Amino acid sequence: MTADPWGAVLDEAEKLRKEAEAAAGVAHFPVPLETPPEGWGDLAFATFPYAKQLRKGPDQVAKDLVALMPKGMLIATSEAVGGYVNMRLDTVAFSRLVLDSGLAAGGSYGSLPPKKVRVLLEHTSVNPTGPIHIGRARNPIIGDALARIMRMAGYEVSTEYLVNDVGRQMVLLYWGVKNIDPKDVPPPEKEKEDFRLVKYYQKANELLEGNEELERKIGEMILRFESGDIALTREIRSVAERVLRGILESLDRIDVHIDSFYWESDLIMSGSARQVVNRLRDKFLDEGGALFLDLAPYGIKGENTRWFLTRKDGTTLYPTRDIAYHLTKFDRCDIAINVLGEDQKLGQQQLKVGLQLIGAPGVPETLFYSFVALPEGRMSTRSGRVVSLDDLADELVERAAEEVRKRRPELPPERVKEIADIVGLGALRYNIVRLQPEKKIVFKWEEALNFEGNSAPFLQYAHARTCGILSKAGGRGTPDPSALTHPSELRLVKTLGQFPHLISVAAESRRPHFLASYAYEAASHFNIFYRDCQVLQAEEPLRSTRLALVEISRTVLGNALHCIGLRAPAEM
RNA sequence: GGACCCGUGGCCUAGACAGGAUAUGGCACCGGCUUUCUAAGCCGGCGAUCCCGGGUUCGAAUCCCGGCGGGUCCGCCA
Repeated sequence: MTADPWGAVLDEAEKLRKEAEAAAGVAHFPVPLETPPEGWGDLAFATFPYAKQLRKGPDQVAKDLVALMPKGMLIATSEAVGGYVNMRLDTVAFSRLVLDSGLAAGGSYGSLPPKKVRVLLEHTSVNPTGPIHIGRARNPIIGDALARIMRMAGYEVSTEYLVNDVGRQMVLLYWGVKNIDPKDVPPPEKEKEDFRLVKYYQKANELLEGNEELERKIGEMILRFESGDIALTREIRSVAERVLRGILESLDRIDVHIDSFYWESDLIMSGSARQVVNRLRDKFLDEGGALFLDLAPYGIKGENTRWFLTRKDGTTLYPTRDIAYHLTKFDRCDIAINVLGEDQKLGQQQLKVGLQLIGAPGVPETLFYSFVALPEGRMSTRSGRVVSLDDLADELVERAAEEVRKRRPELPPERVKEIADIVGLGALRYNIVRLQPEKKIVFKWEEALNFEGNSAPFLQYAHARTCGILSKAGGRGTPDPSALTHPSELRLVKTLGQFPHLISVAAESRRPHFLASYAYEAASHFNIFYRDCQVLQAEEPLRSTRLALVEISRTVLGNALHCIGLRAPAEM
């Protein structure tokens, strides 16, 4: 038994290949193991790379290697086909391994052993000036999924939100809240602090247009604030807190919970930003009091490669505070990961240079995502051209409720609401987490509201089906792996056996969308099994064996859904 | 001017980092499947110059070079 059946298969395949290579007197080639097309076996590798060295045709090499390849515990046979070695699993041995592993692990199947590696994962960190919109919502959705996946892979993960309560945008918001008459701002779209306060921010931006006196006033406040005026900092921070509360409510609704918050203003008040300046001062150039470094020698290119640490008045700039912030991270973790919009790429490069110059113990890993735009262009809080996370969530839940009512007219309204929440909010997350982060998304309502095919409800429905069978099943006997012979059940066994391996791959590569693809495949294979293989009416020992497969399917689908941030309903 | 990312059927998308067998799915469209564990399902059909042009290679969606198109960035903002 093992925590990772597919990993065991891969290890054995490598071992058998090496043994065949050694027997043939061939140097090892790291030809990747691949999955051959359906019907050609379970694992394969190409022999073209060997052909040249051996001065033989690839097909002959494949035949030679096959002839010399021993039989394994899990891999029963291999055959040479047109320059490939195709290996086939011993289906009974592999089914036994998957059943044993899955049943022994129970609900924790897929969880890998603890690694004793602390990960500090910074995500979201949106400016608290207004409601979070779907352009930025990609950040918590990807970040939280990565946190969940890495936890399942055995890492000690803590998530953190850097609250940018410093800077012009915050001062402007504060000024607006303090000075604009409530009668002069339009009513908020929702009764939430973030929606209420953003109106003052937008109005303040509007008033600032061409208003030099206000411009000057704001400038003064920024200076006071950033020079460490504690009273002002507290006031601004309290406004930021009010907006943040609204943002966190939105995040809570989609099951994103952040472990800790770091307030940027603390870096000023504690003097840690100042210390960064002192430690870097002699490496930087001074221009009228402003410290800067030319980053051109560090491989950074562009119109202007000068990177400023301080203003000429001596106040620190954001990158300086970010260095200070990251220094605190390495006291608290072994791996720091930042999930950021692609607009932060240069900034992160600069940050890494800064951290190296100051002798930091490490640099953060970065996971960048492209923005979600509307068909009419980029979203902007300042202009109000946004679709808020809350709007999208409301719409999806409402649509999901219609669907549930249509399909399950007998359900009481409370139950409809519960399922609609699970489905609608799941759709929100799935539509983002399933895509490669680096691809930009143009948000379209008709696509977001689709509940069929490759969609959240598809995955959740498969899970609900497993629960439906299990709730009707009663007990079961001991499973017998040799009872499993139908191609659809063998395919399901293989997919279920790959789950722990997928957790590992998605965690190590920091690619949450791998797990979304896997979850879809697992759901799809379960649905095919469901069509082809009757469970409850089957004869023993097939019934008990299939029932065990359904149990493991429920765990795999439930855990896979959990990892990408979707809830797994028992009925829909 | 420069840097980074993206470009796959009408639309969306996997595969690209580790080059390999007839390029993965979904939406839409057409046609089928429910006396049997929930049809948000399943099966079949239609549909692709993998942006373009060179190069490397036995072999390129994948690697390299050059274009084109889109996104992002190059502030004593954050």
